[in-house]
Amino acid sequence: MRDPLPQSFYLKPTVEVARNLLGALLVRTLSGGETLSGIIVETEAYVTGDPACHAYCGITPRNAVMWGPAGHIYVYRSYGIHEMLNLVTEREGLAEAVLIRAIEPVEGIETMRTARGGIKSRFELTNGPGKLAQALEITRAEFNGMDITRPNAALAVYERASEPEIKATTRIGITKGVELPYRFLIPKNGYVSKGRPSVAPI
DNA sequence: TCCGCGATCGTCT
DNA sequence: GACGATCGCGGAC
Repeated sequence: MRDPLPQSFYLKPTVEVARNLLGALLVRTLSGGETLSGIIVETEAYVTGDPACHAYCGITPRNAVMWGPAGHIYVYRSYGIHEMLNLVTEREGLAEAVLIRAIEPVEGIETMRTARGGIKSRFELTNGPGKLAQALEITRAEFNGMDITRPNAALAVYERASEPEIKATTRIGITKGVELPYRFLIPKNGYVSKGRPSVAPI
C-alpha cells in the first residue's frame, strides 16, 4: 500500500479536511500484527471561535495536542466512558481538529465484533465515535499526540479512491454551536451514525 | 420503532 | 462539585 496521507493534507482549512477525509481508508495495525480497516463515512469539524470546540476556552493539559502540528491524533474521553478520535488540522498555534464519527468496516470485522462485545449487526460496529474507537482498540493512553502521517504507525489514513457524494448537516451530541453545518457524511451509506441533526440538512 | 434515562469519570471551575 | 463532541437498555405505543 502507498504511504499514508502526508502532513500537507491536514494543513488545509479544517472544514476542507473534514470533507476530504470522507471516502479515505482508516487503517489500524494491532500490536499482534493484525490489520483492521474501514472507509471514513462521517466526520465533524471543530474550529477556532466555535463554542463546541474543546479549544474554545483556551489551552489546557487535555486539549494541548490541538495546538500542536497538523496530522497528529487527539484522543479524549467523553462521558467518562467513550474515547473520541480526532485528527489535528491547521498550523501550530491554531487549535482545530476533525472528529471521526463513523467508518464502514473493511478488514478485521470479526476482531471488531469481539472488541465491541460480540455485537451482531455489522452496521453497528463503528457507526458512532465511541463505538469506532472501541472497535479499533483506540485508547487515549496509546494514541493521544501520536503522528498519524508517519509510515508504519499503528494508525494511518490512506488516500480515497474517488471523491464521494458529500452531505453537510448540523453536528450531533453537543449543546453549543449546534447551528453550524460542520458535520459531513456520505449519504445513503448504511454505516453512518444514527443521530439526527437538530436542523434540516444544508 | 421511538424516546427517555442512567452509567461513569476525567477535566475544569 | 458539575458536566459532557455518547451509548445501550428498557418501556411505551
